[in-house]
Amino acid sequence: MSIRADLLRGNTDIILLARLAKSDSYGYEINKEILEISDGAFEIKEATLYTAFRRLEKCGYIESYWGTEHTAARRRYYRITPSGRDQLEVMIAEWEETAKLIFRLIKGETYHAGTD
Amino acid sequence: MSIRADLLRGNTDIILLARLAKSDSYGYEINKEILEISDGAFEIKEATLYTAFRRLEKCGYIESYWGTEHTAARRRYYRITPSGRDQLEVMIAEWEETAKLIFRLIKGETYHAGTD
DNA sequence: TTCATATACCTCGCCTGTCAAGGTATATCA
DNA sequence: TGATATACCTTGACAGGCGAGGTATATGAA
Repeated sequence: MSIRADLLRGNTDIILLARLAKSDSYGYEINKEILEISDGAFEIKEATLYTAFRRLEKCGYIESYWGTEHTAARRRYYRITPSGRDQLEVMIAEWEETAKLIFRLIKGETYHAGTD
Repeated sequence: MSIRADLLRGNTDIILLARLAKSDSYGYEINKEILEISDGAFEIKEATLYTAFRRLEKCGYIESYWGTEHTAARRRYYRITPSGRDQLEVMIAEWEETAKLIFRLIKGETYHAGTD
């Protein structure tokens, strides 16, 4: 099942921060990873991705630097900042709250996904 | 915790359809219900609400009729259509898939909310 | 009577995130 | 020489959310 953009909207930032919390990475790689993890269901389009990087950098949640590897094309790496880690925690708590609420609203019960 | 608009974006329609699947209702009432269920964390703003009703009606997922009660202000009731029920099922499946995916992306594990 | 409040509906225009479409540049391999 | 993969970026259009503004009626208090 392919996932509608609107359902992902507002989740781009948290996904990127969560990924960068594990290790520094660059746009092209992150994009491929997400596609793979989601079995092709979800893709952050390039325009969206780079817009998000700019936004996060402007907020001070991430920093960037150019890779020095001798690769086909230069890579711009992103690093999460301490402030970004704090923000990520807030966003995760917020997301969990939201997911529970939506589930309650649409199912009238508590969410028990992952038990399948 | 108050919920950001972007996290709800794309969820307005499913929430309204799910509510109408239980019984006919009208905007003002639905809005109050949602506020209550979410403990004030989430509110579909009026402009958003009526825009959504128009959109859903245009898609043939809901129908409307004027209430005949003698109340302060007239009520416009909404009724879910068979097509709307079908669509709701699709949306719920889609939402569950999306929630699982996001959880996997941000936590690197399966979502087990509701077990707290 | 007059005014505030609650009920209940609606629209306009701005804001913001997504993304199609377009662009640049380099290394590799046929 | 050209195709393909890697890797970055920007512009403009689009769509949903929503602040601000509007309408109208019933009720109860001043």
